[in-house]
Amino acid sequence: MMVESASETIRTTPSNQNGVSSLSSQSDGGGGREGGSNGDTNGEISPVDLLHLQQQQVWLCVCVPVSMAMMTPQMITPQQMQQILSPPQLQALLQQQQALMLQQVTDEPPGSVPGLHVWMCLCSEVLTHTAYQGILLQLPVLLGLGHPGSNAPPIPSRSAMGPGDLQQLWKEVSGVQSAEDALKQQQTGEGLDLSTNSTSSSFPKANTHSNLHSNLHNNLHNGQSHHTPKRDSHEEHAGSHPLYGHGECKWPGCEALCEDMGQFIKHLNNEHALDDRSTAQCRVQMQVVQQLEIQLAKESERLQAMMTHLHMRPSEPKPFNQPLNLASSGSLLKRESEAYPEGLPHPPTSAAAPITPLRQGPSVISSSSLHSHPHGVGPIRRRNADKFCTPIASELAQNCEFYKNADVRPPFTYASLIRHAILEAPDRQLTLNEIYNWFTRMFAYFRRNTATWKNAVRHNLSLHKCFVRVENVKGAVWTVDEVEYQKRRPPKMTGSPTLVKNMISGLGFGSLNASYQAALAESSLTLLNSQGLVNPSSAASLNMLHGMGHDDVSSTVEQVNSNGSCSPTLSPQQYGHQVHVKEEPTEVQDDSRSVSLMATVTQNMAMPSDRDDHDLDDDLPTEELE
DNA sequence: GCCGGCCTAAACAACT
DNA sequence: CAGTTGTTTAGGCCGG
Repeated sequence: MMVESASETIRTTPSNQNGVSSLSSQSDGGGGREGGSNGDTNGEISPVDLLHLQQQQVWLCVCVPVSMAMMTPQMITPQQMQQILSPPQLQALLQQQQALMLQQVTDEPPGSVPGLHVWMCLCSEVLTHTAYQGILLQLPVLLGLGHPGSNAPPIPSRSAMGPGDLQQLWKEVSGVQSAEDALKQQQTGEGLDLSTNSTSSSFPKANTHSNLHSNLHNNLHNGQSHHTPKRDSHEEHAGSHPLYGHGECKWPGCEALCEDMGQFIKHLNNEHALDDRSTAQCRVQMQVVQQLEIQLAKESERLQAMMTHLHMRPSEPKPFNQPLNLASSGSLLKRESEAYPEGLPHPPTSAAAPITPLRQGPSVISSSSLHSHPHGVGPIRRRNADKFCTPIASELAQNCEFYKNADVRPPFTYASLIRHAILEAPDRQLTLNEIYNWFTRMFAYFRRNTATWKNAVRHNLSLHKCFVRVENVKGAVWTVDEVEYQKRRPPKMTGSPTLVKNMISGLGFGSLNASYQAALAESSLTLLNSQGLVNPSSAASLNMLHGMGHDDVSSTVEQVNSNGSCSPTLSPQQYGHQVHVKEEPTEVQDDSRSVSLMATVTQNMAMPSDRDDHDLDDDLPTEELE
């Protein structure tokens, strides 16, 4: 695969360069990418500049791992990055990037703060309801309240708060820092002056929640340091305490002056010991955080809508929520990474296609339009998938949230996705519309561009013999003929050492272009607290290493459990009303397979229940998502 | 270069 | 009549 990766690198470099050039062409106006964040951030800065800056920062951030991998940044495409890193890994990387971004921001002149603002927007961007969960855990950190697990400085009590209250609250509590404080922080390197007003005004589109934003920014003065590796590693360096800063106690409403850490500790133990009052303050703080979360979620939704709206303008600069085409363009499934050994780094999830930098036209983006080069980067080739034998169930289970929230093209073929959707259904049968809904529910990517992928879905259903149309009383449903499906994909992979080696080589980091990064940042935020970098080894990995190459867990399980006979999807009982079948289905029911599948799937994720499906069907009509 | 897999696009028919 | 569903064909890219 190394060789293959190299060839892909070469092959896709032009595309990547396209993407990069589009970025640099925009950012060069502001000083050029190499200028980093410092070169063009003085004075007034527009949202566009902010974005560019952020992109540049992101770019710079990724260069580090790239160099670690002894590779030239320019030679790594975003798609390759995705190949190399699994979403959890990307997520971890993003964490680093965010930290770096924040740190970079600290180097910017007071008042410029663009990076942070952009970052905040990214935070907001990803706060869809599904993403909400992930951010919750991070919120305290985001707000500068310390690590979730650490001693978060409590804030005075507020039972119910509006934005105005929040602002006041922040002033009272986390101490909206005075200019002097900010300056002090700047000097000490501990914080930065994210001058609230200038920051908010620099992003007028978001001023609907400027209060909150301002407050967030203010608190990020404190909190941003939590994101920096420096802070992580020196969290408790001498003289540092989450509740102590600039010579005073930061316990809400306290502000007692303490000359040194010793004095502070003493003060802390005396004044803020474990008593009813402190406990109550902590409770209040929890409520505060909760309120903020709610508020943040709301505002984020609004921001999302705003950005989506602004997104539609063709001439608009690249927004943050670019469709993240990790698997790339026509590459929906550039690599059916349907079976990463979970204990190993994910192989390239997709081959290379640049992230489509620009969204063409209005809300609906045709897949082809997503790519600077319509076919330049083909779809994931199945053979790649075969090579990696990535179980879609496993991958989805692990990165469920990622795909739900990130506008990432899933690295699976339509066929495998459809199959998975159907097998995931309680009866292992779905109507076309249910399949649509599954797609939109599971993948943010499919919430756009519906005409294209729906057509593709229908095309695949009709084309592949493995999909069997069954008419019952309720109408037509689609099922999977596993026999045909497996025929379609003869397992060739037999756990070759090369594969394993290649998998490990996936540890190498690639580079991301800015849009990719932005999207990554966007999506990763929701994942920051949801997954580990590397999943423990699993049956999938074992199977993988033992050459049980199948494209998903269910397949693997099937092999194990069905005594050699592939379990058919249909049973006479199940399809008693069947009137028409495109192709004769096998009539054996193998429940063990589905059970195993379910077990596998639910192992790592909350299995979307049937109820969820229906709910979603009700709440999330496909077209509504357009 | 050929072949097969995959994706996208489009045309068309049948059905609702 | 419009929209949905299903089928089919064509063209292109990519990997083997």
